Amino acid sequence: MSEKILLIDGHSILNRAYYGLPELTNSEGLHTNAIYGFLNILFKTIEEEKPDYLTVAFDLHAPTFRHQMYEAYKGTRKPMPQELREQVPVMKDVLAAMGVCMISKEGYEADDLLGTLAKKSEEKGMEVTVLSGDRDLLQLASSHICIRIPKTRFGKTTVEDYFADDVKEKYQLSPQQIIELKALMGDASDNIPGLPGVGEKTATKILLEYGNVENAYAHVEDIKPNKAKNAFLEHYDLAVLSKKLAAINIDSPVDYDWESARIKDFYTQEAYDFFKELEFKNFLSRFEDTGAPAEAEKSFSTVTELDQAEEIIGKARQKPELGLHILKENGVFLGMGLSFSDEEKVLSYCFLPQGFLTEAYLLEQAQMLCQEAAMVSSLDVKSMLRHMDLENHTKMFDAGIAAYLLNPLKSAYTYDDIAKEYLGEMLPAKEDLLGKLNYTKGMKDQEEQAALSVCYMAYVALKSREPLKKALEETEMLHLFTDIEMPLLFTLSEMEKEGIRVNAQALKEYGDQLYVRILELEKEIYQEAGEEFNINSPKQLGVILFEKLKLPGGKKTKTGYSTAADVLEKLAPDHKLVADILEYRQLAKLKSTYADGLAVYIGEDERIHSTFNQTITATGRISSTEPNLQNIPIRMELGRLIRKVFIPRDGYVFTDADYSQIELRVLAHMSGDEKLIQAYQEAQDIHRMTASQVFHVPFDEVTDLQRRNAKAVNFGIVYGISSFGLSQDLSITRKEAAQYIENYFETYPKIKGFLDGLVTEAKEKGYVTTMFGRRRPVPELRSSNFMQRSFGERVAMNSPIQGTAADIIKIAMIRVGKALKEQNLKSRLLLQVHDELLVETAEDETAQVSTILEKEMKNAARLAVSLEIDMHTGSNWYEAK
DNA sequence: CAAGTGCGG
DNA sequence: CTCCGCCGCACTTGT
Repeated sequence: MSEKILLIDGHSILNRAYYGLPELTNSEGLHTNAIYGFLNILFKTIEEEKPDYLTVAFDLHAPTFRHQMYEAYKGTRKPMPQELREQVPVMKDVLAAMGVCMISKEGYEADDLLGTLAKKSEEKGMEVTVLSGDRDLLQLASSHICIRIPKTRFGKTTVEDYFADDVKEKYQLSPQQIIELKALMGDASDNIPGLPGVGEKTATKILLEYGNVENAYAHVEDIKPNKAKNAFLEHYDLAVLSKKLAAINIDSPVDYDWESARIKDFYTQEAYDFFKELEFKNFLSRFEDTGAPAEAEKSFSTVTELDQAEEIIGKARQKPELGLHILKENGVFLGMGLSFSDEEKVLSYCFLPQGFLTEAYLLEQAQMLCQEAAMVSSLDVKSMLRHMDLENHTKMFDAGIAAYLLNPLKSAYTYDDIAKEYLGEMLPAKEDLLGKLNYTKGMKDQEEQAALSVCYMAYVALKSREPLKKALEETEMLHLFTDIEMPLLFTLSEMEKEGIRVNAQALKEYGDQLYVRILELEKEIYQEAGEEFNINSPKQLGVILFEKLKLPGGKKTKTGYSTAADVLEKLAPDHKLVADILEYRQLAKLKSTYADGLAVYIGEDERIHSTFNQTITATGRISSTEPNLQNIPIRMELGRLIRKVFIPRDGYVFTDADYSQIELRVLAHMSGDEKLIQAYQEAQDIHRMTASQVFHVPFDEVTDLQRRNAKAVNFGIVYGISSFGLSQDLSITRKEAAQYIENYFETYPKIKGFLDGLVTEAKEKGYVTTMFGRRRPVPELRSSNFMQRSFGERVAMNSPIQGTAADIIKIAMIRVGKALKEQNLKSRLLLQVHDELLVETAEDETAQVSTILEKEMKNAARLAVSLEIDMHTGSNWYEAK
């Protein structure tokens, strides 16, 4: 059997992969989608073809012989987007690390090198496969040379194979005639001219009749479509030139040694390191023994018998350090993972609640282990605390939070991700083990796999602690982790367990009242519109408003008309229908999300227990889910009324304290701008003060409009201002907005320098930091896309401010929680809403609670300006604001 | 599952 | 000139 060679058109395949795959970056922000796609196609082709030799050809930047023939020739020198260009050198490095033979030659394109090698290999009796995204290469096809063209459609890659016969079948032309075809019809991407008015159809017809360009010209008078005939007469020289440009040089002067192209083992240590850096998880699993760091022997077992469990837990009690995971899904306990080191081995167990091995027993043992061990690591300590009471904060290590601090942009911190990143181990993810099954179903149908997954969680928690801690030290975030995030976790856990009392009866009545009005509005709307339709469907609504009734508004979204409130508000004064729709929307929102939405979360204890997530946001804020209690209405009175259903337990009141403009105060401090600092020291009303200074009017003569504008500018500055955004906000021209901003920066001269400095820092380091060292990477700043880059700039300006404010209130929460306990108060922290804390306060403790809130919130950080709070008490959340 | 919309800071 | 201000979560429709 003859030997096989695989030849690859490097740039062409990279291009295909780049445009065929969604954007992909590693944690450093390096784009990797083209490299990923290239390797995917490479591996797939090699598996299918099993070639003996492999060579990848690349173009060089230097002009080629074609440029000398024809000035306007573009060839492959099309401009490449930055996101693709940065991947080319990395791709070459990766291939070099894999020991892949690469070739390029000044003055020649990759096509020419491929053509030359293809023909020479064919002469040596080899079977040749040429992989390219470019159909030009079809001219090389023969009975031994196959051109493979990968096509990406709907995310799936299919490959078309062309031997000479296939070319003929598809194009009715011989491979040779593909050159003629291109000469006649031209090629816009290479800037090869071709004949005007001659497309693929006509060109093919002419070639079928006359064979080639020269012969066609010899019979030019017979050429059928008159347009083509004239084009021939006028531009024959062009067609001849194009033919020369289109023809691949199959006799390029290359030094090539087939032996150096023989395929060796790709999976070298070097390649492994590259794949790891690029975070190509799928490919890493191709490395078997090579490269992977030596791993301690590990054993995983499932435990279902009580005596067995007692023995293992007894052994675990002797160990200084444990990995632990408690698996609950939908409130049902499914198992417990436990991991520890034992004589050079790592033992991991999954305990399943069966027979005598009960949930109660296992949770009790878990609590005991946590109290006794010197160190317990878990991927999610807070979820574990739901089932036990623990005091000592210092010996717990939350690997999920550590991983979050190290890269807050990830959407999840799963055991396989952490293992890959911090242990260099490729573990099967939950999805690999259970597919789409959840753990509840997995434990039923795939118990072994599900149990293994639980073992891995405990295992990774145990083993990743050291590397995570080291990474936190290196990034100077250990303090943030140890002194803020870890203690906060306990505070948040207590808040979740505490929950907040809700008057279900009142909530139901509120919803019923809304519904009465909703039905009224619905009727009126149908009448005004002249037909019934689904008001909740933006699509149907758009048709009614902008097509049937022909209201001005036009298109805005990619799918059709925008019916968003800011659009409808402009129409509402003139059209009762639109005004009614806006009211309907408002009520429907309140009913579905709040009245009905909250009701389902009220527990047996009359309380709602939200979940506070600590590892979600890019900036360091916490988020609240199931339900979200951080977006309860307040701005509109009707919505605000909902707060009356949030009530304290009997004998208690609510104390609510919120920071006054914490972000602007953080800005004043971080920028060090004396004028802004001074403004805060002098004035109670910072927006009026800003207006006075920006618009050069005395403080007492500031108009309401001026104050409102100044307020918008203050907000804008914090958000990473742009004249466009501000102009939208204030309904003014961009020019005016730009003027406001300029005035602002003149008034507070250090602000601009500070914000610019943040962007510069982000560009240099790749991330920005808060006052407490929290990091946020800003990979968008490397993008060649203007919008992406601008986004990166705004993020660089906003994140340190929002993040520092988040750090401060976290500190306050920890201290408030601690003070309540130390003073043996019954009062408890219930909610945090970004700059606000809500405390359920025993009636006889109101004075102490106020003192604690005031003291701990104001002193949470020492800034150049004071931190001020507004505080209220009330018998429900409405009255406490 | 994405898109549109709207609630909060 | 680019035409977006930042950070979230939940509900509804429609493919």
